[in-house]
Amino acid sequence: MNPDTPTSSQDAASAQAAWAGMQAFVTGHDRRRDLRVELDLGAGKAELLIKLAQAPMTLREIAQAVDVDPSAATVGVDRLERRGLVRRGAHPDDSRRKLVHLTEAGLRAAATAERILADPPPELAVLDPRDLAALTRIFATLNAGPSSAGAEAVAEPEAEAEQKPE
Amino acid sequence: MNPDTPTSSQDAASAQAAWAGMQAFVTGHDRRRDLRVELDLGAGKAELLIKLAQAPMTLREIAQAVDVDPSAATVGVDRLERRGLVRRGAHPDDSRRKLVHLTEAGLRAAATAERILADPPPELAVLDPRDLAALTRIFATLNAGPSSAGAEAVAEPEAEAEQKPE
DNA sequence: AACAATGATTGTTGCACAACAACTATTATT
DNA sequence: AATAATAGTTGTTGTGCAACAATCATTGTT
Repeated sequence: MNPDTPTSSQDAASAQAAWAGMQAFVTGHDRRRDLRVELDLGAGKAELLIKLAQAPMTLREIAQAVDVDPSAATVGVDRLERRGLVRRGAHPDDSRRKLVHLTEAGLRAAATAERILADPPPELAVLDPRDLAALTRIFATLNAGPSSAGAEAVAEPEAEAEQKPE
Repeated sequence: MNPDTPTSSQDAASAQAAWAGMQAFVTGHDRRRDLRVELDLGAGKAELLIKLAQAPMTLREIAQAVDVDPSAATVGVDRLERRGLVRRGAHPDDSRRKLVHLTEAGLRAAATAERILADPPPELAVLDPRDLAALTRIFATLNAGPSSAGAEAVAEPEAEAEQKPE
Protein backbone atom coordinates (compact mmCIF):
# COMPACT_ATOMS: atom_id res chain seq x y z
CA MET A 1 0.00 0.00 0.00
CA ASN A 2 1.18 3.51 -0.72
CA PRO A 3 2.47 4.81 2.63
CA ASP A 4 1.43 8.36 1.67
CA THR A 5 -2.17 7.34 1.41
CA PRO A 6 -4.03 7.10 4.68
CA THR A 7 -6.08 4.00 5.28
CA SER A 8 -9.79 4.14 4.88
CA SER A 9 -10.24 3.77 8.62
CA GLN A 10 -8.10 6.84 9.16
CA ASP A 11 -10.27 8.67 6.59
CA ALA A 12 -13.40 7.57 8.40
CA ALA A 13 -12.07 8.76 11.74
CA SER A 14 -11.05 12.10 10.26
CA ALA A 15 -14.41 12.51 8.58
CA GLN A 16 -16.13 11.79 11.85
CA ALA A 17 -13.99 14.27 13.75
CA ALA A 18 -14.55 16.94 11.14
CA TRP A 19 -18.28 16.28 11.13
CA ALA A 20 -18.48 16.39 14.91
CA GLY A 21 -16.56 19.64 14.95
CA MET A 22 -18.64 21.43 12.40
CA GLN A 23 -21.89 20.10 13.79
CA ALA A 24 -20.98 21.32 17.24
CA PHE A 25 -19.98 24.70 15.92
CA VAL A 26 -23.06 25.28 13.79
CA THR A 27 -25.42 23.83 16.39
CA GLY A 28 -23.74 25.89 19.08
CA HIS A 29 -24.57 29.04 17.16
CA ASP A 30 -28.13 28.14 16.44
CA ARG A 31 -30.15 31.11 15.39
CA ARG A 32 -33.59 29.87 16.23
CA ARG A 33 -33.76 31.84 19.43
CA ASP A 34 -32.94 35.04 17.54
CA LEU A 35 -35.53 34.21 14.91
CA ARG A 36 -38.05 33.66 17.66
CA VAL A 37 -37.19 36.83 19.49
CA GLU A 38 -37.00 39.18 16.51
CA LEU A 39 -39.61 37.67 14.23
CA ASP A 40 -41.68 35.36 16.42
CA LEU A 41 -41.04 32.72 13.80
CA GLY A 42 -39.51 29.31 13.86
CA ALA A 43 -36.74 28.26 11.56
CA GLY A 44 -39.09 26.53 9.18
CA LYS A 45 -41.34 29.49 8.66
CA ALA A 46 -38.39 31.85 8.45
CA GLU A 47 -36.76 29.78 5.76
CA LEU A 48 -40.01 29.55 3.89
CA LEU A 49 -40.22 33.36 3.86
CA ILE A 50 -36.69 33.50 2.51
CA LYS A 51 -37.68 31.08 -0.23
CA LEU A 52 -40.82 33.06 -1.03
CA ALA A 53 -38.75 36.23 -1.25
CA GLN A 54 -37.10 34.66 -4.28
CA ALA A 55 -40.32 33.66 -6.04
CA PRO A 56 -43.96 32.94 -5.18
CA MET A 57 -44.83 29.30 -4.64
CA THR A 58 -48.00 27.22 -4.94
CA LEU A 59 -49.43 25.42 -1.94
CA ARG A 60 -48.25 22.11 -3.38
CA GLU A 61 -44.75 23.44 -3.85
CA ILE A 62 -44.71 24.67 -0.26
CA ALA A 63 -46.04 21.34 1.02
CA GLN A 64 -43.31 19.54 -0.92
CA ALA A 65 -40.58 21.96 0.13
CA VAL A 66 -41.31 21.44 3.83
CA ASP A 67 -42.38 17.82 3.38
CA VAL A 68 -45.86 17.98 4.91
CA ASP A 69 -49.40 17.06 3.89
CA PRO A 70 -51.02 19.73 1.73
CA SER A 71 -53.57 20.43 4.45
CA ALA A 72 -50.72 21.32 6.81
CA ALA A 73 -49.31 23.67 4.21
CA THR A 74 -52.72 25.32 3.88
CA VAL A 75 -52.96 25.88 7.62
CA GLY A 76 -49.37 27.08 7.86
CA VAL A 77 -49.95 29.62 5.11
CA ASP A 78 -53.16 30.66 6.90
CA ARG A 79 -51.07 31.52 9.96
CA LEU A 80 -48.59 33.54 7.94
CA GLU A 81 -51.47 35.31 6.22
CA ARG A 82 -53.03 36.19 9.57
CA ARG A 83 -49.67 37.70 10.50
CA GLY A 84 -49.84 39.81 7.35
CA LEU A 85 -46.67 38.25 5.98
CA VAL A 86 -48.08 36.53 2.90
CA ARG A 87 -51.07 36.71 0.60
CA ARG A 88 -52.61 34.23 -1.76
CA GLY A 89 -53.04 35.18 -5.38
CA ALA A 90 -54.47 33.57 -8.46
CA HIS A 91 -52.31 31.38 -10.64
CA PRO A 92 -52.05 32.78 -14.17
CA ASP A 93 -52.46 29.42 -15.91
CA ASP A 94 -54.44 27.16 -13.65
CA SER A 95 -57.43 28.20 -11.54
CA ARG A 96 -57.00 25.25 -9.22
CA ARG A 97 -53.71 26.61 -8.01
CA LYS A 98 -52.99 29.54 -5.76
CA LEU A 99 -49.72 31.41 -5.61
CA VAL A 100 -48.38 32.53 -2.26
CA HIS A 101 -46.61 35.90 -2.35
CA LEU A 102 -44.87 37.82 0.37
CA THR A 103 -46.38 41.11 1.45
CA GLU A 104 -44.22 44.17 2.19
CA ALA A 105 -44.10 43.06 5.81
CA GLY A 106 -43.19 39.58 4.68
CA LEU A 107 -40.35 40.88 2.54
CA ARG A 108 -39.02 42.80 5.50
CA ALA A 109 -39.33 39.73 7.71
CA ALA A 110 -37.50 37.63 5.12
CA ALA A 111 -34.72 40.19 4.95
CA THR A 112 -34.44 40.18 8.75
CA ALA A 113 -34.36 36.39 8.78
CA GLU A 114 -31.62 36.36 6.16
CA ARG A 115 -29.63 38.89 8.14
CA ILE A 116 -29.98 36.85 11.33
CA LEU A 117 -29.03 33.62 9.63
CA ALA A 118 -26.20 35.18 7.62
CA ASP A 119 -24.50 36.86 10.55
CA PRO A 120 -21.35 34.86 11.22
CA PRO A 121 -20.29 33.98 14.78
CA PRO A 122 -17.59 36.31 16.09
CA GLU A 123 -15.11 33.41 16.24
CA LEU A 124 -15.06 33.34 12.46
CA ALA A 125 -14.25 37.01 12.21
CA VAL A 126 -11.05 36.56 14.20
CA LEU A 127 -9.93 33.36 12.51
CA ASP A 128 -6.64 33.32 10.61
CA PRO A 129 -7.52 34.58 7.08
CA ARG A 130 -5.89 31.55 5.51
CA ASP A 131 -8.07 29.26 7.60
CA LEU A 132 -11.12 31.30 6.67
CA ALA A 133 -10.24 31.03 2.99
CA ALA A 134 -9.73 27.31 3.38
CA LEU A 135 -13.13 26.92 5.03
CA THR A 136 -14.85 28.89 2.29
CA ARG A 137 -13.18 26.87 -0.44
CA ILE A 138 -13.79 23.50 1.22
CA PHE A 139 -17.48 24.20 1.87
CA ALA A 140 -17.95 25.46 -1.66
CA THR A 141 -16.63 22.09 -2.80
CA LEU A 142 -18.80 20.16 -0.36
CA ASN A 143 -21.95 22.10 -1.22
CA ALA A 144 -21.38 21.80 -4.95
CA GLY A 145 -21.60 18.02 -4.93
CA PRO A 146 -24.69 16.27 -6.40
CA SER A 147 -25.65 14.88 -3.01
CA SER A 148 -25.80 18.36 -1.63
CA ALA A 149 -29.17 19.87 -2.29
CA GLY A 150 -27.75 23.33 -2.71
CA ALA A 151 -26.44 26.23 -0.73
CA GLU A 152 -29.71 27.39 0.68
CA ALA A 153 -30.94 26.05 3.96
CA VAL A 154 -33.89 23.74 3.85
CA ALA A 155 -36.88 24.28 6.08
CA GLU A 156 -37.21 21.59 8.73
CA PRO A 157 -40.35 19.56 8.59
CA GLU A 158 -40.66 18.92 12.29
CA ALA A 159 -42.26 20.53 15.14
CA GLU A 160 -39.95 19.54 17.83
CA ALA A 161 -39.98 18.63 20.85
CA GLU A 162 -40.45 18.12 18.36
CA GLN A 163 -42.99 20.14 16.86
CA LYS A 164 -42.38 23.12 15.02
CA PRO A 165 -40.20 24.08 12.53
CA GLU A 166 -41.22 27.45 13.70
CA MET B 1 -2.07 49.73 5.07
CA ASN B 2 -0.10 46.53 5.06
CA PRO B 3 -0.94 44.99 1.66
CA ASP B 4 -0.54 41.51 3.15
CA THR B 5 -3.29 42.17 5.63
CA PRO B 6 -6.84 41.98 4.32
CA THR B 7 -9.20 44.76 5.24
CA SER B 8 -11.80 44.19 7.87
CA SER B 9 -14.53 44.31 5.23
CA GLN B 10 -12.79 41.51 3.35
CA ASP B 11 -12.63 39.57 6.63
CA ALA B 12 -16.31 40.14 7.20
CA ALA B 13 -17.22 38.96 3.72
CA SER B 14 -15.05 35.87 4.09
CA ALA B 15 -16.54 35.10 7.48
CA GLN B 16 -20.00 35.43 6.03
CA ALA B 17 -19.21 33.15 3.09
CA ALA B 18 -17.63 30.57 5.36
CA TRP B 19 -20.59 30.72 7.72
CA ALA B 20 -23.11 30.38 4.91
CA GLY B 21 -21.20 27.43 3.51
CA MET B 22 -20.97 25.52 6.75
CA GLN B 23 -24.52 26.33 7.75
CA ALA B 24 -25.80 25.06 4.42
CA PHE B 25 -23.76 21.91 4.66
CA VAL B 26 -24.70 21.04 8.23
CA THR B 27 -28.34 22.02 7.75
CA GLY B 28 -28.47 20.11 4.49
CA HIS B 29 -27.46 16.95 6.34
CA ASP B 30 -29.87 17.41 9.16
CA ARG B 31 -30.37 14.22 11.11
CA ARG B 32 -33.69 15.00 12.65
CA ARG B 33 -35.58 12.88 10.20
CA ASP B 34 -33.37 9.90 10.99
CA LEU B 35 -33.81 10.49 14.70
CA ARG B 36 -37.56 10.60 14.17
CA VAL B 37 -37.64 7.50 12.04
CA GLU B 38 -35.32 5.34 14.11
CA LEU B 39 -36.09 6.55 17.61
CA ASP B 40 -39.33 8.48 17.30
CA LEU B 41 -37.54 11.30 19.07
CA GLY B 42 -36.80 14.85 18.26
CA ALA B 43 -33.36 16.36 18.38
CA GLY B 44 -33.92 17.89 21.78
CA LYS B 45 -34.94 14.67 23.44
CA ALA B 46 -32.23 12.72 21.64
CA GLU B 47 -29.55 15.11 22.82
CA LEU B 48 -30.91 14.97 26.32
CA LEU B 49 -30.59 11.18 26.26
CA ILE B 50 -27.00 11.55 25.11
CA LYS B 51 -26.35 13.94 27.98
CA LEU B 52 -28.01 11.59 30.45
CA ALA B 53 -25.89 8.72 29.18
CA GLN B 54 -22.92 10.63 30.58
CA ALA B 55 -24.41 11.27 34.02
CA PRO B 56 -27.83 11.47 35.64
CA MET B 57 -29.30 14.95 35.96
CA THR B 58 -31.79 16.61 38.27
CA LEU B 59 -35.00 18.10 36.93
CA ARG B 60 -33.60 21.57 37.48
CA GLU B 61 -30.46 20.73 35.57
CA ILE B 62 -32.56 19.38 32.72
CA ALA B 63 -34.78 22.46 32.73
CA GLN B 64 -31.70 24.67 32.58
CA ALA B 65 -29.98 22.58 29.92
CA VAL B 66 -32.95 22.86 27.57
CA ASP B 67 -33.92 26.34 28.77
CA VAL B 68 -37.52 25.66 29.78
CA ASP B 69 -39.70 26.14 32.83
CA PRO B 70 -39.23 23.37 35.42
CA SER B 71 -42.82 22.23 34.87
CA ALA B 72 -42.03 21.64 31.20
CA ALA B 73 -39.00 19.57 32.21
CA THR B 74 -41.21 17.52 34.51
CA VAL B 75 -43.68 16.80 31.74
CA GLY B 76 -40.93 16.06 29.24
CA VAL B 77 -39.32 13.57 31.59
CA ASP B 78 -42.78 12.07 32.15
CA ARG B 79 -43.01 11.39 28.44
CA LEU B 80 -39.57 9.75 28.33
CA GLU B 81 -40.48 7.70 31.38
CA ARG B 82 -43.68 6.50 29.71
CA ARG B 83 -41.49 5.38 26.81
CA GLY B 84 -39.36 3.41 29.26
CA LEU B 85 -36.26 5.42 28.42
CA VAL B 86 -35.64 7.06 31.78
CA ARG B 87 -36.45 6.61 35.43
CA ARG B 88 -36.45 8.94 38.35
CA GLY B 89 -34.37 8.06 41.38
CA ALA B 90 -33.72 9.60 44.74
CA HIS B 91 -30.97 12.15 45.19
CA PRO B 92 -28.35 10.91 47.69
CA ASP B 93 -27.99 14.25 49.49
CA ASP B 94 -31.21 16.15 49.08
CA SER B 95 -34.72 14.67 49.28
CA ARG B 96 -36.20 17.57 47.39
CA ARG B 97 -34.28 16.57 44.31
CA LYS B 98 -34.80 13.69 41.95
CA LEU B 99 -32.15 12.25 39.65
CA VAL B 100 -33.10 11.18 36.17
CA HIS B 101 -31.27 8.08 34.97
CA LEU B 102 -31.40 6.29 31.66
CA THR B 103 -32.86 2.80 31.59
CA GLU B 104 -31.27 0.02 29.50
CA ALA B 105 -33.60 0.98 26.67
CA GLY B 106 -32.61 4.60 27.17
CA LEU B 107 -28.94 3.77 26.99
CA ARG B 108 -29.52 1.92 23.75
CA ALA B 109 -31.53 4.84 22.40
CA ALA B 110 -28.77 7.26 23.37
CA ALA B 111 -26.20 5.08 21.62
CA THR B 112 -28.37 4.98 18.50
CA ALA B 113 -28.80 8.75 18.62
CA GLU B 114 -25.06 9.24 18.95
CA ARG B 115 -24.45 6.92 16.03
CA ILE B 116 -26.97 8.77 13.88
CA LEU B 117 -25.58 12.17 14.76
CA ALA B 118 -21.94 11.10 14.49
CA ASP B 119 -22.24 9.52 11.05
CA PRO B 120 -20.51 11.91 8.66
CA PRO B 121 -22.02 12.76 5.29
CA PRO B 122 -20.44 10.77 2.45
CA GLU B 123 -19.02 13.95 0.94
CA LEU B 124 -16.63 14.21 3.87
CA ALA B 125 -15.36 10.70 3.38
CA VAL B 126 -14.21 11.49 -0.13
CA LEU B 127 -12.71 14.89 0.63
CA ASP B 128 -8.99 15.44 0.07
CA PRO B 129 -7.31 14.25 3.31
CA ARG B 130 -5.48 17.56 3.66
CA ASP B 131 -8.77 19.43 3.49
CA LEU B 132 -10.24 17.04 6.03
CA ALA B 133 -7.30 17.59 8.35
CA ALA B 134 -7.66 21.34 7.92
CA LEU B 135 -11.36 21.17 8.76
CA THR B 136 -10.68 19.14 11.89
CA ARG B 137 -7.98 21.49 13.07
CA ILE B 138 -9.96 24.65 12.33
CA PHE B 139 -13.10 23.44 14.07
CA ALA B 140 -11.09 22.27 17.05
CA THR B 141 -9.84 25.87 17.30
CA LEU B 142 -13.29 27.35 16.82
CA ASN B 143 -14.89 25.06 19.37
CA ALA B 144 -12.17 25.61 21.95
CA GLY B 145 -12.85 29.31 22.26
CA PRO B 146 -14.48 30.72 25.42
CA SER B 147 -17.53 31.79 23.45
CA SER B 148 -18.02 28.22 22.35
CA ALA B 149 -19.99 26.25 24.87
CA GLY B 150 -18.11 23.08 24.08
CA ALA B 151 -17.93 20.36 21.53
CA GLU B 152 -21.12 18.61 22.38
CA ALA B 153 -24.34 19.64 20.75
CA VAL B 154 -26.78 21.53 22.89
CA ALA B 155 -30.42 20.56 22.97
CA GLU B 156 -32.58 23.15 21.32
CA PRO B 157 -35.21 24.75 23.50
CA GLU B 158 -37.88 25.03 20.88
CA ALA B 159 -40.65 22.91 19.92
CA GLU B 160 -40.90 23.99 16.42
CA ALA B 161 -43.03 24.44 14.19
CA GLU B 162 -41.43 25.29 16.29
CA GLN B 163 -42.07 22.97 18.84
CA LYS B 164 -39.88 20.22 19.18
CA PRO B 165 -36.45 19.99 18.60
CA GLU B 166 -37.36 16.44 18.20
C1' DA C 1 -69.61 14.71 -22.80
C1' DA C 2 -68.11 11.80 -19.28
C1' DC C 3 -64.80 10.43 -16.29
C1' DA C 4 -60.25 10.73 -13.82
C1' DA C 5 -56.88 13.36 -11.68
C1' DT C 6 -55.21 17.44 -9.42
C1' DG C 7 -55.14 21.45 -6.15
C1' DA C 8 -56.68 23.56 -2.21
C1' DT C 9 -59.51 23.55 1.70
C1' DT C 10 -62.28 22.11 5.78
C1' DG C 11 -63.14 19.29 9.65
C1' DT C 12 -61.61 15.86 12.76
C1' DT C 13 -58.57 13.68 15.75
C1' DG C 14 -54.54 13.44 18.19
C1' DC C 15 -50.38 14.97 20.15
C1' DA C 16 -46.61 17.90 21.76
C1' DC C 17 -45.19 21.69 24.19
C1' DA C 18 -44.79 25.92 26.95
C1' DA C 19 -45.52 29.41 30.79
C1' DC C 20 -47.81 30.53 34.83
C1' DA C 21 -49.84 29.96 39.40
C1' DA C 22 -50.36 27.25 43.22
C1' DC C 23 -49.13 23.54 46.00
C1' DT C 24 -46.38 20.21 49.11
C1' DA C 25 -42.09 18.52 50.90
C1' DT C 26 -37.55 19.47 52.07
C1' DT C 27 -33.46 22.15 53.13
C1' DA C 28 -31.27 26.57 54.41
C1' DT C 29 -31.27 30.60 57.06
C1' DT C 30 -32.28 33.45 60.84
C1' DA D 1 -38.37 27.06 66.43
C1' DA D 2 -39.84 29.93 62.89
C1' DT D 3 -39.32 31.64 58.51
C1' DA D 4 -37.47 31.76 53.76
C1' DA D 5 -35.95 29.50 49.83
C1' DT D 6 -35.63 25.53 46.82
C1' DA D 7 -37.23 21.36 44.13
C1' DG D 8 -40.58 19.05 41.87
C1' DT D 9 -45.27 18.52 40.66
C1' DT D 10 -50.12 19.45 39.28
C1' DG D 11 -53.56 21.98 36.98
C1' DT D 12 -54.79 25.46 33.77
C1' DT D 13 -54.61 27.88 29.65
C1' DG D 14 -53.02 28.57 25.28
C1' DT D 15 -50.76 27.56 20.99
C1' DG D 16 -48.77 25.01 17.30
C1' DC D 17 -48.69 21.23 14.34
C1' DA D 18 -49.60 16.99 11.73
C1' DA D 19 -52.13 13.23 9.13
C1' DC D 20 -56.28 11.62 7.38
C1' DA D 21 -60.77 11.70 5.10
C1' DA D 22 -63.97 14.16 2.65
C1' DT D 23 -65.27 17.89 -0.21
C1' DC D 24 -65.56 21.17 -4.18
C1' DA D 25 -63.61 23.46 -8.22
C1' DT D 26 -60.75 23.02 -12.01
C1' DT D 27 -57.97 20.80 -15.51
C1' DG D 28 -56.58 16.62 -18.08
C1' DT D 29 -57.75 12.42 -20.42
C1' DT D 30 -60.56 9.34 -22.90
